[in-house]
Amino acid sequence: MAFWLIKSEPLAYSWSEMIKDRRAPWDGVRNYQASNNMRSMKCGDYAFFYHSNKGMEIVGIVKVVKEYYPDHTDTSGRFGMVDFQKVKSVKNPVSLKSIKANPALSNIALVRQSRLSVMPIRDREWEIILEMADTQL
DNA sequence: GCCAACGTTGGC
DNA sequence: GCCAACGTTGGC
Repeated sequence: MAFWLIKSEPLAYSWSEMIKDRRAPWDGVRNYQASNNMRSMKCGDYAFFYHSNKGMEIVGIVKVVKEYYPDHTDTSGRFGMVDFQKVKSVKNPVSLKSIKANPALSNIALVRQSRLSVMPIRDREWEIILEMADTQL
């Protein structure tokens, strides 16, 4: 099983909307690296749900429930998407600030590649962040 | 609101 | 195939 992190601007699609919808297709990604990361996702993989711009913190956990398929909102046919299902809110949201302050997380893509919206998370990083979030899967 | 980082586009 | 111009993301 693999772990990921997905970003969403709360003004565009917030965690509270994700909770309400329970399940959401992750359309609208128009970046090859992000799209390729989604292509690698398997059903059952987990992802942190991160609020970019406003909030700048990990607020929840989702899991992949449908693997990569074409993004119908992309008329060029180049990009795909997966479907996520809400798993749970984290007990303590983990801020970008606290992630940056943790030396064990200094290689995380969230820090190194700030514009990437879908990224892999290493097993160890996943565990550390879960601990910071005071949350268990 | 600014700007750094980075991706894309299009002229040559 | 290079690179200037331009657009977008997202932290600050």
